[in-house]
Amino acid sequence: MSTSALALLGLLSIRDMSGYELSAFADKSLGYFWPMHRSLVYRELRRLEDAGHVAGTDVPQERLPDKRVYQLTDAGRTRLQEWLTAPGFESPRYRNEFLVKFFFARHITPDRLRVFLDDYRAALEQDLVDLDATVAKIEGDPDAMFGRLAARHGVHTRQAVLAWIAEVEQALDDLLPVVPTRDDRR
Amino acid sequence: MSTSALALLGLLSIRDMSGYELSAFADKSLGYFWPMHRSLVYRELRRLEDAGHVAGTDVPQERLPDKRVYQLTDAGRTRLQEWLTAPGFESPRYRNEFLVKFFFARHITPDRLRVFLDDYRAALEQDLVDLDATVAKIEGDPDAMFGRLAARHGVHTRQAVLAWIAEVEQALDDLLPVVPTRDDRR
DNA sequence: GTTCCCATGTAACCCGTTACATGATTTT
DNA sequence: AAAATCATGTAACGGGTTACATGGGAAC
Repeated sequence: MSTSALALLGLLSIRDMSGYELSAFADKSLGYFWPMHRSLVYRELRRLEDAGHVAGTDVPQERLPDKRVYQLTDAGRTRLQEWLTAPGFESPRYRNEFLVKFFFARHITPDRLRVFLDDYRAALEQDLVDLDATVAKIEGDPDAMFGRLAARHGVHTRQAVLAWIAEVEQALDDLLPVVPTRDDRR
Repeated sequence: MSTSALALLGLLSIRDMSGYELSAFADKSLGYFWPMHRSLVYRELRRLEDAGHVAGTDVPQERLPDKRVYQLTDAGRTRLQEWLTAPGFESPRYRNEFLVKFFFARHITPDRLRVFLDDYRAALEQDLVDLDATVAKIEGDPDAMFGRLAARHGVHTRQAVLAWIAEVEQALDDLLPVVPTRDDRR
């Protein structure tokens, strides 16, 4: 049983939702550390229903396509509980194409590398804006404590990478001092 | 063309290698931010050869299975260069099952949660040991500067997560002060 | 009044993972 | 002498991504 499926059980333990709602909800909560495409959500829901971990009910809607709303079954709740209390966890999966390019940076000109670093920093700063907004929105809600702390995880790591960028730029400066161009002096 | 394939071109720009060697080399270099299973390496090498980006030569060996050693072709070197100089990069993919469980921690007892945090910390500390060893081994080698800095990326993020754990434990202490048990007082 | 966005989903592809194979060498 | 490790790979499965479909409402 995949982590994505178990994550869906977790979300359904909060409230009943349709696939679309689950996907949207996941985007704004688990999205930073467990992204799930809508397609995956739908497929896993089908499987979870086949396995009896969730029960779906078709709900007709006016002006909107009919939807299928899912709720946890007792079996599903039990399975969720098993997973959460079982010790251990898979080691984090991390893939960073930026770092792969960076690793081979001797094939890149220094100025291009600095642009890469700037782009990377910009992406991180955007992440931080989003994460801070998430944290702020649930500040003070005691029910959301773990969600807020999970977002704080993202904040910590992004800030660490910003510090890393500074370290890299320092190393580059030491190696290849920036010579002022005519434009810079103007 | 997948990032893994391009990463292999990058590794082959260092020196000619067989699939097995590439896999071992990748494990100790790109492994922290772009893991590649051996199987994947072999399949991508086949494709790269079909596409003319690498050329393979069978090398018979005594007491060891024959191997196929690959070298970059001109086309491959060009493709690598294109990739490295093209602006932009895919956004980092991050999946952390620990955080998913943590997100649903209201279903876990506080003591179990503390065990989870301890396990997470232990894994991070092991990462740091490995990363520090990597950094130390190539310290001072100017050719390995980017590799060293990439490893430093890992160091920064792991340390940030350790700081996060401390923040979480503080939050838990504030919420549910640990009551000393008979054993603790003994 | 086109064009974009919302709300709902299905289908196909492919990268990444896990399992399988094999014979020599080293370790217990 | 059995078991683990090394050095080389192939094959199959499945989770995750991308592409496709649809019809109403909102925006420009």
